[in-house]
Amino acid sequence: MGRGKIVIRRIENSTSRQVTFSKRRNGLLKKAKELSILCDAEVGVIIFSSTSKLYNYASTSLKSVIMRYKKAKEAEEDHQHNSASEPKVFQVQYETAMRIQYYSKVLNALAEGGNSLEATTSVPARMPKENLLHRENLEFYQKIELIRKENSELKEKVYGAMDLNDSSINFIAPCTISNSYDLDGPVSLQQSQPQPHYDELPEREMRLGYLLDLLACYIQS
Amino acid sequence: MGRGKIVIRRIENSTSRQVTFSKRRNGLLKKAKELSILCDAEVGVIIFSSTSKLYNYASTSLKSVIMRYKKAKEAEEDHQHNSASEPKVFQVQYETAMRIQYYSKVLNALAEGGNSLEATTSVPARMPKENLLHRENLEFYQKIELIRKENSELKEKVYGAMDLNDSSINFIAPCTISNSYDLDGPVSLQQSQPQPHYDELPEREMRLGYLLDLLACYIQS
DNA sequence: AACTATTTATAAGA
DNA sequence: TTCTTATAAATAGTT
Repeated sequence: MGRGKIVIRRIENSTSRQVTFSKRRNGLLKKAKELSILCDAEVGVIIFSSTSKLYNYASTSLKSVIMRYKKAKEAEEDHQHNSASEPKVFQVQYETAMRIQYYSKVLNALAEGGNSLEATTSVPARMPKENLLHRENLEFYQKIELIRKENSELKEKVYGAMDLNDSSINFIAPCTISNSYDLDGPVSLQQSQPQPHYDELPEREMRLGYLLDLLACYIQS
Repeated sequence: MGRGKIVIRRIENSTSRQVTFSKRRNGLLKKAKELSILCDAEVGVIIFSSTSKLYNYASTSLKSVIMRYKKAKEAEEDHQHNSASEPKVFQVQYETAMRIQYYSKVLNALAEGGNSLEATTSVPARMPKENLLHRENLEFYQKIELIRKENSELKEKVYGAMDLNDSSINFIAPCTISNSYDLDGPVSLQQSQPQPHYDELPEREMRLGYLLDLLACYIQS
């Protein structure tokens, strides 16, 4: 598709090879993107130029694509050899990539003013109901409770009187962050805080902002 | 390049999506092969159909391409690490809406396979370098440290001996979550953990996944 | 699966 | 390099 027909063999002229590489590389990446969008496929492309420069594209992320590829390969081999089961990690990574795609849509909807998620199409396969932060906070809290009790008991021994309400230290309420989102986590360990109201939104917005930053840091790392 | 022009968006009709997938998949693989031959490049393409069927091409072998990709990525990251030195900016007041818009783009780029953020246009005016979770964790940790000290002192009084390394309670490392993303937070209060490596990614991915869930819950609340 | 009318990619030239 | 443009190639819609 050009001024003249060419045969597919290594271009000997270094300059025109370089030029052709640049053009066709862009073409390939574009086609890969189009394929993934048009056909709802997960696509990954990795290109090393003859000078070893890396170019790549992935509809989700290359990590995800590579993981999924390895998983598929393993499954294939497993099928042939009927051997051991593959680690779960690939699956997790794949699902994460899917969810990135999903939340991308969610955020888009949000950014464009829709506050319902109906607009977005496909929901990720699994919507985990628990999350690490929450669990971490819970563990944190439980350990604090332990040491706090211990502390009180020690104080009792030392000062001879139990002072329940002392605590020069005011604990931050545990799970403060999860309070507003944990819809169906484990049974709450303590006093529940009121659901956020409309006039409390700035606080919520701020937290959302921080969350987004966190996310960005993750993505950039 | 067909009877009519099309827009690049998911083909809703399942049958024609399938047909287009078949045609364009072949086209992509052919182009990949041509590029590698014409320009002496190492090329790898991985495609998963919407029904999760795997198609792939590699000028050498996918194993080789993936290895080379990982190596190149590692080298790239090392290079960045050596030259990174960003200014610290702590920002409490900012525009959540703007960042939602921004991260929407970031996520979109991610979802559509750009794994560089360059693809996205406008960076939010201010990119906060610290975040609430992190601060919360820090505060948490500081308070724990306080009560822990108090506890030790009390124990000393009670049992007559200071035991620094006792603690039947093993604290979770503070900022465990921020460890992998907090690039320039406050000076770490304790032992730093190693940066995640490529083969440790599942952990990171998992956390990212949880983060996304958290985010979704926020958005839905 | 074929068949084209068109669009798209790109080889060569500027 | 980047832009033009004639032409080859890919492919959308049709059969």
